[in-house]
Amino acid sequence: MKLSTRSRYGTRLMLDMAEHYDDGPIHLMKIAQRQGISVKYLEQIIIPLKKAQYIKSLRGPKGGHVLAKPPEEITVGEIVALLEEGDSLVECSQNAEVCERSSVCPTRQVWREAAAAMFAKLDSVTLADLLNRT
Amino acid sequence: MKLSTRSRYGTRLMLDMAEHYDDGPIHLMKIAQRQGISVKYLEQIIIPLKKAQYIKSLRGPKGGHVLAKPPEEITVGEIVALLEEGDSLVECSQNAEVCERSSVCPTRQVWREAAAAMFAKLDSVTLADLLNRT
DNA sequence: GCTAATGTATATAGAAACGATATAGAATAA
DNA sequence: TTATTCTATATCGTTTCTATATACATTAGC
Repeated sequence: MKLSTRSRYGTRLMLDMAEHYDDGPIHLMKIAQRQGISVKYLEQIIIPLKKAQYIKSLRGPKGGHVLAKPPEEITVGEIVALLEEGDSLVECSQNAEVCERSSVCPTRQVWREAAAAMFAKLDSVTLADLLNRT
Repeated sequence: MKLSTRSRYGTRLMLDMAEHYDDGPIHLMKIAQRQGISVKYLEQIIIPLKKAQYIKSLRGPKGGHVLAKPPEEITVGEIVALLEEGDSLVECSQNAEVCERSSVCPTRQVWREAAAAMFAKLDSVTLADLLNRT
């Protein structure tokens, strides 16, 4: 039930970009160095973030990546839900059909409530909030 | 970030035992059949639950397993924390030394808050509550 | 005491996910 | 045109997950 490095690294990636929001396009290489994460791995993690339009990219010399929205408008919950593929703790929350017991399972509801509590907290924190904390 | 089958099966195991709390020692085999889970796998999952004194067992003929406490006194949060090895979402919540950035990491605090919100919900639900819901 | 019924312990193993790296290609500013 | 940067795919070793198998220990009931 631990968070994967995908969402943890992804959040740090986004936070690093938020920190340099006004500096124009940033090289992934720079972020990788600052955060101590492999560039190659970040290149994978950034893909869904770009698809979901959280990040815009420019190729070529002077290229790089920029947040598509100001840090105030991006929550940690969004990032985690994106990179963990959904905001649930169990598969059957989203797809009831993966388990025949879904309709009568008393535990299923608890997992949904727990996930909701968790994401309510995560959704209440923006990248800007995180920056202000430091 | 999904819950493992350990905590999910473990919770169903405990709930099944709660349901038959007054029937004396229950065979794992029975629970396995009712819940559609392999006996051998349940035998593994039950070990930490016994060590943590949630379950008492009797060997030999007429043996079986019983809850060591009434269902009102066992929360889902306890079971999950036990079987997921801790009530945190990231390793560094418990052991700061696994990451040199722990002391200054702005995301670490968020993961702690999210885990706290999640377990507050899980801790508020007892096995008895779950039984009453059905 | 024996014996059958039950739980206990340990080892093994296939499958899937995780974490990371490598290679080749496409776009573009200068 | 070229150097720089992002993009797309493939690969790969490790770990964790899930499950099964085998051998052993305990004990109620005869």
